[in-house]
Amino acid sequence: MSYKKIKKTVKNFNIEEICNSGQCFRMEAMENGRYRVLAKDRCLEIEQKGEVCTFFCEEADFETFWKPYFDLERDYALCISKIPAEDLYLTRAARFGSGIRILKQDLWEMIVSFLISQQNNIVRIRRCIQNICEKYGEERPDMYGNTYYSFPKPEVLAELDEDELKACNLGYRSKYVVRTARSVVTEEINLEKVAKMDYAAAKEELLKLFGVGEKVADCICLFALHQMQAFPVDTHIRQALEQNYADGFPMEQYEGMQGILQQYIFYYELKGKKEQENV
DNA sequence: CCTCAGGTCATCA
DNA sequence: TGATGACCTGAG
Repeated sequence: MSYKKIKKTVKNFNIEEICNSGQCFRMEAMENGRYRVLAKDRCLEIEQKGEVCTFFCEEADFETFWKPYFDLERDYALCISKIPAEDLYLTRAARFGSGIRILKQDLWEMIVSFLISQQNNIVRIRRCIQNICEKYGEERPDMYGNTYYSFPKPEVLAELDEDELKACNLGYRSKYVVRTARSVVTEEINLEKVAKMDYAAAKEELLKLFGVGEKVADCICLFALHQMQAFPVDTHIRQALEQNYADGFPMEQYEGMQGILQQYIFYYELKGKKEQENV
């Protein structure tokens, strides 16, 4: 398998933080220190040394797929600079996760991933998705000739029995995924149209899917549609806001970047607090 | 044996 | 509109 090394210097990019920020469930650290990313039917390896990242892929793939995927064109430092210094909590959270990027992932993949995410922990979410890919995805060779699996298309999952995905450890979420796959295949919900809608319209459409509620719809809007206004509120975020913003979070101050802040807060609550305890 | 994990749905007032 | 319980599963 031939491949190229594409070197880029990128600020506010930390592949480890991205990997651990809980928005992508098919990214992992390899033994040699590189990271492997599976997205849709693709596979990419990344190596990072300081601000220099090496992407192992074809030039055309990098420009059309991976550059938007990692949101490389956006100035995250500019976003962080809009946080007022008086807001100690947000300043700290943004500093802790300053290498996070909002990934632009595949719409169908995010729908399934966040259907599975509800009342679930990240380790098990990853395993569920890996199980589904291995069972229903297609085999592909990576750059060493080893096999990885693509994310199964809606047509494949729509054929299944409602409880069939319990075999992949989905539990009660199995019927959410299968019924949603059917809605997509019949174009009751047309994903190509959803992808072109604005935030409000896209969210309203996604909420029609069985198993998609407020929080999951916002995750899909943020991580697939790149709607930066989306601010998914889960248990961690709710708790963090209650603790640090008694008068309410000043959402209006951060027009068009709420989703980025949500990720800083989420990642800080998930990883930052533990790190403090260990010190 | 409990409780919890990136919630949502059905049901009832 | 808002509150309440059920729901798969496995790790701690």
